[in-house]
Amino acid sequence: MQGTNNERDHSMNTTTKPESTRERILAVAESIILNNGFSGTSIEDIITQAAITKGGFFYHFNGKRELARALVERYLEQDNRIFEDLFYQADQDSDDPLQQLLGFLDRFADMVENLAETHPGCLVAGFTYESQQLDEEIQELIKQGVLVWRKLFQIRLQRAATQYSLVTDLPITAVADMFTSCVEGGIILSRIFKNNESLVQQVRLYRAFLQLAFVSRSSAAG
Amino acid sequence: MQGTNNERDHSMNTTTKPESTRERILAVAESIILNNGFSGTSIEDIITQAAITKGGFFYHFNGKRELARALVERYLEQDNRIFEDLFYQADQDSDDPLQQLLGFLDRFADMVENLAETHPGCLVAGFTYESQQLDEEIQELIKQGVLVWRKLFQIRLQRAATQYSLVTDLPITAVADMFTSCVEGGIILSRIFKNNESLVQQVRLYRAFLQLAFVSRSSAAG
DNA sequence: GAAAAACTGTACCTTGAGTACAGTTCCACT
DNA sequence: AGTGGAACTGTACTCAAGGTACAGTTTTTC
Repeated sequence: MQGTNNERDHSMNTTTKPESTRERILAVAESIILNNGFSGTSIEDIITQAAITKGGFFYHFNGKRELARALVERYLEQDNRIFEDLFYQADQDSDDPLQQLLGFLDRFADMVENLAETHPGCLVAGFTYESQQLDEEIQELIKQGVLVWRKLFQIRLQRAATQYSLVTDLPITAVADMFTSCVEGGIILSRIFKNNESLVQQVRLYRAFLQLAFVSRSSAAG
Repeated sequence: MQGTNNERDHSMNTTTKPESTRERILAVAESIILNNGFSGTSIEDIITQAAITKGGFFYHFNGKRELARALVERYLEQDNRIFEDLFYQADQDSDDPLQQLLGFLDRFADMVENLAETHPGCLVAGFTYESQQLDEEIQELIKQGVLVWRKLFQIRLQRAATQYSLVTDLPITAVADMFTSCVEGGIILSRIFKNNESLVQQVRLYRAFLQLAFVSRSSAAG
């Protein structure tokens, strides 16, 4: 499973506070790239905002390609950490698998609603619209990342389907992907309208859909 | 309303076949930009594929900015034409406003399903992830474009709501936006998985949601 | 206190994006 | 049957950015 990298160390250690520069570069780069696109972001932009020199940048990354790869990895790890955390919280509230899903979505929507600024955007979506600029390896990373999100939901949807009837002919993987879809779509709307409301609403609409689509076995009708 | 520019002429005439070069530039540019991003697409790329010289390009567009603006306008016009056409077709089948909506979604999903290649992507979404590279005017164009899509659905959802009960507390504008959201999200998934299935499924899931959310007035329960 | 890591600073090369404009061809109109 | 304008071509210039190279400096670690 992704998202658990505590025991692993890619040339880093958590005893002191290493990587602060590398991490700062990544954070700054992600922020700029989400607003300007990958090609629209120059290394110059990044090192200026990260308060580092070009030499320093190339000490950490062997060029823009490697930066992109590191950004995707970091993004997916952070994302999975958030999802696992929210699911962990939701699991405390109820033993019902459907309620756990709904609880997760409630927390996720609340989290977005309480953001001080507009949601920064999703690196995966941004890179998808510049896929030709990135190498195969990164596209594969992104694909695997989205499949992890699918699996995260698929497992829980299947669990819910043991207790409730799912009234749709569409595959459960599509229902799982609908979370990603609503979030990506909601982010785009939120960025266009410059507030988080749209994203929050789309997540809550997905929640509403699940609530409607899962009916108790007794009242199930094909 | 958008999409009707037949009577107007920005220095062009439909008697001969003018603008073929301009149109070719726009078509080629859109195609490249959807894969490489706006910043990732050079004028050189465009003129090479459009079989024109740099001078020829600058004869038609006063630079990359103006190209971007023309692309968004063209994209929104094309899109609205398709939507209006599909809604017109769906309106022939039924007088029930909900069935008309569902019919539209069926046709839209079928249309995507029958595409020979993966859906090319949405310019609006692509530009949203490079918004800082574009001027305010284009961002406003995009916003207005999305609002047109919203209105297109909002009107029909409200019409349906007169005959059925809509079982959600969320605003009808959000339910209208959910179409855009599902399509944008679906496109991203389809691009990542390199097939149209995901987009088709997301549109059909939106259809399923509407079908579940609109219940006949007799069986309505707060 | 020596060595390795984590940088800074500078200088340079190359590509290509974007701009500008002068010149050329094509065609419509009279 | 030639003039005027639209639709280009060709060329040339500028400047930013990506990337390279490397020598020197500071900071950390053993």
